[in-house]
Amino acid sequence: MSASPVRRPRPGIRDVAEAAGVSVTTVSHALSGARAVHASTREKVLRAAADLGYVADPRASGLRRNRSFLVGLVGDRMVTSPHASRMVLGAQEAVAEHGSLLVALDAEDDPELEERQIGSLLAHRVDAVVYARMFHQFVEVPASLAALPVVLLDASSDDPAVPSAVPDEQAIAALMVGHLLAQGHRRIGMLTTVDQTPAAWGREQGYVRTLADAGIAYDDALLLQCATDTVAAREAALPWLARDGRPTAVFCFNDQLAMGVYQAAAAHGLSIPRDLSVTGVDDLELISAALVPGLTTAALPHREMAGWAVAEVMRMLTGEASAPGAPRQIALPATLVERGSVAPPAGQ
Amino acid sequence: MSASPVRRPRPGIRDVAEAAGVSVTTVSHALSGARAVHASTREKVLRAAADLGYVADPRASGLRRNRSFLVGLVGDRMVTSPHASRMVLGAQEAVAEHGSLLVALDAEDDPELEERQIGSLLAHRVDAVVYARMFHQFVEVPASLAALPVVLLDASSDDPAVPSAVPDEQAIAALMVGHLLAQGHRRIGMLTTVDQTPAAWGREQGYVRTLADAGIAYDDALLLQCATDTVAAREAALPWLARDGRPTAVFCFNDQLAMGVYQAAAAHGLSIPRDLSVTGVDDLELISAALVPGLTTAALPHREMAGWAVAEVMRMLTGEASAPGAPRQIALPATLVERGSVAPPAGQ
DNA sequence: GTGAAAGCGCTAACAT
DNA sequence: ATGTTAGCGCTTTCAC
Repeated sequence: MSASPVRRPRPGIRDVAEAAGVSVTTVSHALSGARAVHASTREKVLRAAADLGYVADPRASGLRRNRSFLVGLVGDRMVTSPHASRMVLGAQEAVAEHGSLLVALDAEDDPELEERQIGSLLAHRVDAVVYARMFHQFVEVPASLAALPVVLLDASSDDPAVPSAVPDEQAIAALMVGHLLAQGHRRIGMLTTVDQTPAAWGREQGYVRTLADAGIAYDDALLLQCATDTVAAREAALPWLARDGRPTAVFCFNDQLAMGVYQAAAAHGLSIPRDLSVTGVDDLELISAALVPGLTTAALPHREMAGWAVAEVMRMLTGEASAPGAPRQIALPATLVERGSVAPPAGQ
Repeated sequence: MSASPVRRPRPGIRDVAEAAGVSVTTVSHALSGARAVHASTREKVLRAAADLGYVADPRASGLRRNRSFLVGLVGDRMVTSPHASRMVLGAQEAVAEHGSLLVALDAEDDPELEERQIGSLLAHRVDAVVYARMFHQFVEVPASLAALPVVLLDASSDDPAVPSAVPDEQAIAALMVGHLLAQGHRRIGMLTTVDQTPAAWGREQGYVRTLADAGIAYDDALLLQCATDTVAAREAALPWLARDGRPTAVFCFNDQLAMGVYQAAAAHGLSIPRDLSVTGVDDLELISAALVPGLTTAALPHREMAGWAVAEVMRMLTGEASAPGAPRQIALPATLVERGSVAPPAGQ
């Protein structure tokens, strides 16, 4: 009664050829479109292939065409960082569209491990590599990757020949600070990181410029730096929020720092958003949706950045020219995610 | 002056053979150990291979041996979930030890996407698959994976023939409740999830049993359920912590729920750990290290589970027998991570 | 202990 | 428009 338990080997191109009554060459071309095939023949081939559930063996095809249909994604904390997830998803999706497979490796912040992983990717003859960082920063492409198409993700290189996809840091600041301005805030503080990265520079610059554009003079006392974790943010914000001319709203570098500001505000009996408006960046739901009230923040275009990076690296691989004048470096905009941490200032 | 810019093609086995003055057959055997090779010959071959930086092309070798040197890791939220990261790392590491490459795919909780991804893995002829869930739960192995060695990770099957690696849920409860008991607590509550999964059952059962073993009668009012997010935990804990016979310590199902308990405690002016001790499970540093005080929690053996799963699936692949009597299903213990959220009860 | 040659499943000349 | 065949880079008979 039951189906035969025999494990049938996967059908090969010969099985399809036989079933369709043509040569393997014709099957190959009918499926790849590499040369013209009579419509009726193609029809037969496609049907036979579908019936048999034929899928070309990438090892054989790759051996011949010198491809692996594998795209590597290497990064410092590609998997462990919450920021990473959407990048991996975006890359995964884009790679799948090309019929390839994404191999995402997490180097855990260990340069030696990273070098070994690049070695694995090379050993497996990956077609291309997307080289990512968890926070927008400057990097050099490892020499070991010199032979492959490489695109940077959430990272910039001083070599303009290396394509890269990053968030538009200035626009992030403009988005969040603009949102606070629109609510009527004038004393808007920024809690930023001490890290010297394009992410920090860009957001700080955007903060200053957006205020200036609104006719608000820069006030040194409203820009505060701390290490990039919640504990440091809380400690930095504690005295800051106790001062007389304290800000009525704080634009935080990221959600983790915003959480520290929540804690400091609570310690002072300040109610968010009544007494203090707070914004984050990143939209880590584990934090932004869990805080009370929910944190208004910016969702970074991680998914889109990764999609673009993969598309670009595939263009390099296939030698296909990008649209004339298309930039090789792209800065994508973030999206405002409103929850409940922003309201007009108390005085209004 | 500078090195030639010519892109030298990767050396093949013939290059090694030529350099070593032997046949390709001998090179192959010297490198694989598949048959005896004179020591001095092997020496020559190894040196030549190393000099040339030769690494066998997995496509060619795999084509011949019907392997791909690819191991798939599929899961509902393999990348997006913070729980996942350590599993991916453990799997990555273990797979690398076998000279293979881990292909981790995130199905984003979408069964259709998952099926497509399994299709990709099959198309690329992965050697084996680790099928994972983010929370320990029951699953059926997808029929599409029937032809491959499959091991479950953080999931159980009713089919005892399918090997699986899970956390020891009862032991987690024993660890955390035992820790609270050791501090002198007697009225220990549990805030658990409404989800019906082995993770929930096991921890609840472990909670009840550990209390019973300590001679404490089960009190229905001390076991509270809510949805698995911080907001729900806060709302559930709010009235619970206002009651007269409120617990002096709460064992939470995970860190997210613990965060909700922190919020509810703060709303009631209860100080942690002075008025209330709290423990979590998962050790999501984004939360556990960020809360004030730091959250005492359990680190799940994700990394070890993944390592075991990969080792097991490779054993299946190579047909190597596991140690006689070695279990095909394994439950690994968690580790206590002490921060600052536990202290003796106030009355002490 | 070593080598020659067939063949893994495809693709792409080179036929016709 | 279609077919024959060489060969991608390995592993593994088979022969010595």
